[in-house]
Amino acid sequence: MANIGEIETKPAKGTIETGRGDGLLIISDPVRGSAWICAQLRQAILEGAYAHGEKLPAERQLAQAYGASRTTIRAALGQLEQERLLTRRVGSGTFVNFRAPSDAEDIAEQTSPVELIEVRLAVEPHMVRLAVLNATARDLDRLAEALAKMQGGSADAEAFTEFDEQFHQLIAEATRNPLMLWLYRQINQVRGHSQWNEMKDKVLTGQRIAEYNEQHRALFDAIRARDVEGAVAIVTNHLYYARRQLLGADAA
Amino acid sequence: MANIGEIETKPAKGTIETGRGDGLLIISDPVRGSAWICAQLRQAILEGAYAHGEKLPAERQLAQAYGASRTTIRAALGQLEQERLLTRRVGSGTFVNFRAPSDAEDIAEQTSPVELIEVRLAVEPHMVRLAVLNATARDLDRLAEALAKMQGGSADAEAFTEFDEQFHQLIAEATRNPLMLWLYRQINQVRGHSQWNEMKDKVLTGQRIAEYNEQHRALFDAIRARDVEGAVAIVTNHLYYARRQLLGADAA
DNA sequence: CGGAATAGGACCAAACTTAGATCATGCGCT
DNA sequence: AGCGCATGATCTAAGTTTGGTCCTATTCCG
Repeated sequence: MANIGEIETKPAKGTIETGRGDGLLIISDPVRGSAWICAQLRQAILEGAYAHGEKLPAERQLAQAYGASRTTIRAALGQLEQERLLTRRVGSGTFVNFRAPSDAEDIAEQTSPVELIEVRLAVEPHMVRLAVLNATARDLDRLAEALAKMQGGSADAEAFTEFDEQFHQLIAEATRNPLMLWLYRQINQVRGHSQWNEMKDKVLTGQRIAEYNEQHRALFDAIRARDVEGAVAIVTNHLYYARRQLLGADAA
Repeated sequence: MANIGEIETKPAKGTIETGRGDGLLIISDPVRGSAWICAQLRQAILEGAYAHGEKLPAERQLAQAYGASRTTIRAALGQLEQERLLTRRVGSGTFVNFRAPSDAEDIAEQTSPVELIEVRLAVEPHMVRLAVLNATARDLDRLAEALAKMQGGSADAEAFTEFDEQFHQLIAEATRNPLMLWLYRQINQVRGHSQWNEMKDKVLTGQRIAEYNEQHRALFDAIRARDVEGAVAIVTNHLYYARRQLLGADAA
């Protein structure tokens, strides 16, 4: 909770030191104005100084705190509102609309298993398409290896989940698209923290593990055969299948 | 020039300190001149001492700080402006137009514009599908508002890019899926750092901006009409269209 | 000498800031 | 429900800052 009295005007931005040894040093007052105030508030929000949904001081109070006019404050707040970092409600106040991605655990806690599947349903079909088009022989080898381990390994839910994550991540790697891989790693991270884990044992019976393995096998065959639409169809069905069972488990 | 008047005869190696209480302090080498000042500022910018978009001190302040006339400062700034390192706006100030590569995230540097489009092509169609299914009336209002601003606003590449990002992020919000929103924010962040920015002006001609606006309009109409497949088709074409132009620009 | 760079102004128009007043809305209290 | 108060939204008028432009004098250097 940032109190009005202690709004900090950090001078850090003003010190500029050239790397050269000739001793030039400029210390300048940060240029104050709506842009500067906007930057200050943005940083505070992004750093998590304000919690999501927390109310900011009123405009008239901010104006006094920053020693600026209300118009200037409103310009800064308006900018932040456009950036969708703030929400303003007449009669109520100005509220933070940004959840600090503290550990990525936050986002995991807010995400239900079904929502996770929805996101995977968005990403993975096209991801598989890219993988089919761009996979190298080495990618295929690694996929085959993972698949062999998956089928040869134990059939408990824990081990299967791990293999499953690895398998899909290998597909992400096979896209040869660094952003795609990064994105899927993020999703996988959420997956690890998701409440999914708590219902895993209920959903992942031995029979279903076998079914999933079959689907993985089919997916791999399609990728190796460079069958784009076949692979896409398999992964889509794979995820719909998983979602259906999740909804079933929800209902149960 | 009152304080520096004594450096007429160049001191061999000594530095002269000109201190002022009103905000600027400079310890400067007596070797001045527009070229030297220009080099100093260029180095500061390239080193990332000023963030992208940050406001430089006003010309009159710089003149005082460097102990030079405004004419000289303007010569230096003019050079940097020609180098596209600065942007100047009457009534506002002089702003840095260079994104230091140091503060860019690894992933953003490794990602080409085409790869970015590929990822968006993976995420956005299903994202739109979810948005159509889950958007609240309030979401639609906000989309309409953004759209109106986009069409009423100026048609330069910079403004359009900003509105475009906001528009797609609003769609992400409309999915009511926190993970989806988080994911899209990550993508948007990469988008800001991508080399896309460097070819933006080349790709985003006035006519194409108008075309994109039309597509946005059509997309919004489909979402409002809850036309799932129509909306998905529009966004898919929208992205394929963008990718085609990107590849064209690459070839050119 | 003559040209180039710099210094030091004056003035302009655009953009921003200030300081108000007034309005509309939402919240809490009675 | 009604009332009072706090809050954001909007508008106005005047003042301030800022880059853009033009001018003249001075300094430096070949």
